[in-house]
Amino acid sequence: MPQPLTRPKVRDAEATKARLLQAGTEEFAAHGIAGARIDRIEAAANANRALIYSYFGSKDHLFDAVMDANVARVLDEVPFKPEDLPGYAGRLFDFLVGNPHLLRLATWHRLERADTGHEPQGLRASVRMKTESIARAQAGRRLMPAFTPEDLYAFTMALASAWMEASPYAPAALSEDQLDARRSAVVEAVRRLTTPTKEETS
Amino acid sequence: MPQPLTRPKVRDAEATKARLLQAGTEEFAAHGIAGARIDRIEAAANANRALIYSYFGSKDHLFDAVMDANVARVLDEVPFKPEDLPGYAGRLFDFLVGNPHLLRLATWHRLERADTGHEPQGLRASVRMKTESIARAQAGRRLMPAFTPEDLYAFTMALASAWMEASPYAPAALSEDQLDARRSAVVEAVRRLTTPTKEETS
DNA sequence: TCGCACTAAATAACCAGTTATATGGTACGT
DNA sequence: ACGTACCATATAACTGGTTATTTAGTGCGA
Repeated sequence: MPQPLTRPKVRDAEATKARLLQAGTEEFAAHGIAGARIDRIEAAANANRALIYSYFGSKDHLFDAVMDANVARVLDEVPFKPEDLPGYAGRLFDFLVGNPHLLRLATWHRLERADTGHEPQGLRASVRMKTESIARAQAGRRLMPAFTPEDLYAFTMALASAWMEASPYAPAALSEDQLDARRSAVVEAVRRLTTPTKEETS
Repeated sequence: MPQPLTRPKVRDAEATKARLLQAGTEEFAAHGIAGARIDRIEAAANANRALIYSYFGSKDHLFDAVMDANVARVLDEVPFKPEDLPGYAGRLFDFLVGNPHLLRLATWHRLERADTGHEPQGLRASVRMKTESIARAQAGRRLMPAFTPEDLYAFTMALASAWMEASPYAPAALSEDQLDARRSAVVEAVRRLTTPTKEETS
C-alpha cells in the first residue's frame, strides 16, 4: 500500500482517474475524510494533486466518487435472494473479509457525510429492491413474516458485519478455522431469524 | 449544544475539567478526532485552550478521557444478566436511543484510535466478565449453547445497535411507535438466538 | 497547431500546541 | 486584623508547521 501505483507510458485521463480512486480508497478507508491528506493521495496515485481538483472537484467529492465506486462493487459481487438470507449473510461476510476497507468506508460515510445528503449511487434503490423482494417472499409464504422486511434486512447486515465491530482493522489476526467458525455462526444466526421456533407452527 | 456551558463564580479545576469533558464529548461525537477543533471545544466549554493541555495533555488524550467517562456510564447504567440476553439487548437499545453520541464515540474510537493500543478504562474487563458469565450460564444449562459466548455477545451488541447503522445521526426522526416496534424486534431477534428451534430438543 | 494531460510553485487559511502573564484564593507571620 | 508570599487557575497572544485549493504554465499526442 505504500508502493505508488504505476502509470502507463502514454497520457491517459481515465487511467489517472482510476489511480486517484484507488489511492483515495486506501487513504479514506484508513483516515476518513478529515484525516485524509491530499499529498498522500497524490503520492500513492503517482499523479499531481491538481488533477484531483480538475477531475473530481474537491476532497469531499473525491470521497463521494470513491464511495460510489466501492458500493457498486458490493452490489455487483454479492448476489441477493430473499429466500436465502442466511446464504446472503455468509456471502456478505466473505466479501467483507476479503475487502476490509469497505466496512470502514461505509462507516466513515455515515459519520462524516451522512448529513450532507449525498448518498452512494444506487444504494437506496438497491436497499428498496431488497426489502421489497423480502416483502414479496413473505407474502408468498416463502419466508417467515416474524419481522418486517426492514428489520430483517437491517439484522442480516448487522450480523454479517458484527464480528468486525469488535475487531481491529486488520482481519488477518484470525486463523482460517476461526474465520470459518465465525462465518457459520453468522449464517446460523440469520437462519434462526427466518425459521420457526419450537412453539411456532408454519 | 452551541450554548456555552456556564462557569461557577469561583475558580474550580474539577468543574472546568468536567466542562471540557462535556464539550469534548459533543465535539468528538460530532466530528471525530481529526475533525474536532480545539477552539470550538474551548468556546463550548467556556474555558481556555491551555487548560486542555495542562489537564489532559493533548487532543488525543482528551478524546481518551471522554471515552473513559462515557464507557463508564454505559457499564454503570445498563445491567447485564446472562440468562436474559434479550432484556439486555432491549435495555442497551433504550440507552443508545437516549444517548445517541455514545455509539458515534465508540465508532470514532474504533476507526481512529484502535491501532494506538488505548482502550477505554474497564471495557476489556467488562467484556470478559460478560462472556465468562455467558459461558457459565451455558454450562449450567440455563442458556442454549448454540453459539460460543463471544459470538452470542457480539451478535447481541450488533442487533441492539443495528437500527442506528442505517439511520442518520439524529434518532428523533422516528416516532414513539416506530421506536417501540424496533425495540420489540431487537428483543425478539436476540430471543431467537437463545431459544431452541423447532427441530431442536432441549 | 490545438486541446488536453499534466506539473511545479504559490497562496491563504487553518490549527494544535506553547508561552508569558495575570488573577483570585489562602495560609501564615506579625 | 492586616499584609504578603505563594500557588493553582486562568488567559491572550503567538508560533511554526500544515493543508486544501489555485494558478500559470509546459509539452505531449493527434
